[in-house]
Amino acid sequence: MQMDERKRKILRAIVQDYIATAEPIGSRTIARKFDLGVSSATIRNEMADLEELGFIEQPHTSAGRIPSDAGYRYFVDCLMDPQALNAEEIEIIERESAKRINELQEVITHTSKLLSELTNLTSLVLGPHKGKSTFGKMHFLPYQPGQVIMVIVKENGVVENHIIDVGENLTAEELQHVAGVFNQKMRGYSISQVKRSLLHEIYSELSRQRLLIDNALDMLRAILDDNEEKDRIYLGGTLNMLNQPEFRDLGKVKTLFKVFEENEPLKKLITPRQEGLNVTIGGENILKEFQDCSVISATYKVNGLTIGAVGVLGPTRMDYAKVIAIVDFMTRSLTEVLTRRRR
Amino acid sequence: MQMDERKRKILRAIVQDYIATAEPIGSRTIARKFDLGVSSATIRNEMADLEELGFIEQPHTSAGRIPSDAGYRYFVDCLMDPQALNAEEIEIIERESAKRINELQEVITHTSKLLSELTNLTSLVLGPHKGKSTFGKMHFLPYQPGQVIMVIVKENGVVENHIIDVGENLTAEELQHVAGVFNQKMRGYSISQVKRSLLHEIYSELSRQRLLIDNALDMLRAILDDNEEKDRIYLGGTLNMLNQPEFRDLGKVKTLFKVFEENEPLKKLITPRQEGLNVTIGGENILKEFQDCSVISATYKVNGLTIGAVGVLGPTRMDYAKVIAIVDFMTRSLTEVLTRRRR
DNA sequence: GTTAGCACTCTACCTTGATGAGTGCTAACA
DNA sequence: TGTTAGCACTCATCAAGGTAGAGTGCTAAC
Repeated sequence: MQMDERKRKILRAIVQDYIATAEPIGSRTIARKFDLGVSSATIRNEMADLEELGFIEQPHTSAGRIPSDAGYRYFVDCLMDPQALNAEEIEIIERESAKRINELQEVITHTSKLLSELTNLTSLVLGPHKGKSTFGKMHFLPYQPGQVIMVIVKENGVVENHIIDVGENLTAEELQHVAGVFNQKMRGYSISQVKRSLLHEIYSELSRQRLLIDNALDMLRAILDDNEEKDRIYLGGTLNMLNQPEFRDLGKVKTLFKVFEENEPLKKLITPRQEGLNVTIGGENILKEFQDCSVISATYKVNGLTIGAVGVLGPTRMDYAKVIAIVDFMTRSLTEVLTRRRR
Repeated sequence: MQMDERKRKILRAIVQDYIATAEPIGSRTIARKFDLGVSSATIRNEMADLEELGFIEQPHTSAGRIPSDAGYRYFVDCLMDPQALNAEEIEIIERESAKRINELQEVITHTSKLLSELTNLTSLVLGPHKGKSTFGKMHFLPYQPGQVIMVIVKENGVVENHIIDVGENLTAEELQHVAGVFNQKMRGYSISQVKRSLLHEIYSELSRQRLLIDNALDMLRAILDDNEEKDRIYLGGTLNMLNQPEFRDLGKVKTLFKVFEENEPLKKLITPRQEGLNVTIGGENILKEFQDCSVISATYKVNGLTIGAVGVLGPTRMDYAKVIAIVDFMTRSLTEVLTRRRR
């Protein structure tokens, strides 16, 4: 059996109606609502075919049909009219991205908020890789007696500051000397690459400032450790899920929100399988908690380099055309904002 | 009508049973479960009195009784046996607080997590006041060509770093000079206190580095601005609320979680009306969203100075004795950890 | 190939009745 | 005078039964 134009029209009608109403739709209703020029009986026959093809299914014998995962997939790939954002939406996004926000984190939380507001769904933003955290440069600044501010510039440009204890009162010269040795020996190394031999060198050159070095190394271990990655994911509009009829059941809400509290699964969810825009529908998701959900995600770039991803999570029954348009526009906007910022 | 010993015993029984089961309890069940030495009929009469006194109420005619807000209040004030933590709980808290965590924020998120885990309720932690954000000291460090790292030490000891643009390539001496002037003129001032006259002084002394100064002042405005206050509140264990039978209704969950997304109401909720431990029961809460909830909160100190508060939010039907003990212990532990840290 | 008609199916919803927990009241008891 | 047993009454909950409505598949006619 093959798909023909009429079958396509009917499938499109079913998907669109179900997206709008969340109710199964029957042949009679289709005939009434959509002007297909054929009677409900004909539609009924076609629907039987569509069911055999696996594109629609019946929740129970005498309910209407709803799209299956495969039906949504066919809809997204072949039936959907690409949609443009309306003027209002474009204006909102442009107004937001016109704000010159300096902190990367703020750009990301803004993006996340905007995405969830525009789609009425949950947004996910994967912040930029911190890159391989390798040592760039270190400075010491005076703080309290017995403590100094250690400023670390990583090779990727990220700057952090931390306060560490130093035993005796060191002079500015001694501090500068210590920093100098670190800067000379460690540049370009990640903490795991710091070999014992290197440590030996540092210790032997700076035997007097043992406490300072120990504390500094401890701190470096914490800073350069790769599990900084942990807070790279940002969530927005989780409450929107509660408005979706598919989450009227408290049990589902609980499992959903439990996953929201963890980072790893969400990261998996949003990390796209390929550059550009990805649509993952229902059971295509690996996580069983999200088998009733779809994810639209896309990568964003800085200076032509893919560094992160944004996405929208919603029930399988979501307005794909619209959400895809929004996610697409947002990634472009984000790419632009970030590129401008890092000029 | 007066409370007598028997009425007190019965009220205590009702409150304790309701806390444990979340079901209304009737006279017969009380007579069976609690050995009060009188028959159910007598208890029935006493319960009629307790209802008249406003301490208990009936959800509907033939259900048992449940405590009213006033009943809980009387229980907390007069009937409750003060409870100590069990060994396991103490050990968990002590183990956690033994970890020497340097970042203040981490101490707070840890506290929040611990509180919600021990109580199975939602925890609220109000981070320390940043204090009046006044300028302490400034340093410049080299970064990229045309950019420098500006390190700001506020008078309260908080250190921040930001990258700012500087026009031409300035020498280290020039940078140091600029920082020197700032440090000399601005120490102890909040940004709103920086008068035009002071700005004039700075500009006239540093006329050559106009771009640097403009950018630095912009950044200072952002850093020292008081609305930093906004992210002072930390929430933990919000999901625990979903396990409470009183939140089996999705509508309630929605309004609750909506409030969780805002900061101001939560701050109001947790800010104690007086030093030390506070118990706010049901309708005593100002926020209508929390009229079915109680809050146990307490202030914590650093070096004898009250700087923040921790609290637990749960349904009115919560185990007051236990939660109070936990909150009390946690604030002491937190006070100790923070004092040790800032020694 | 399309359509009208019909028997059939199944859910959602309402009604009904039984059950059980709980109450208030009264009268008897110590 | 306080306590208790007994009884009639109330009300929520739950299961059983019945109905309406939406939808289907099949058949026969167009």
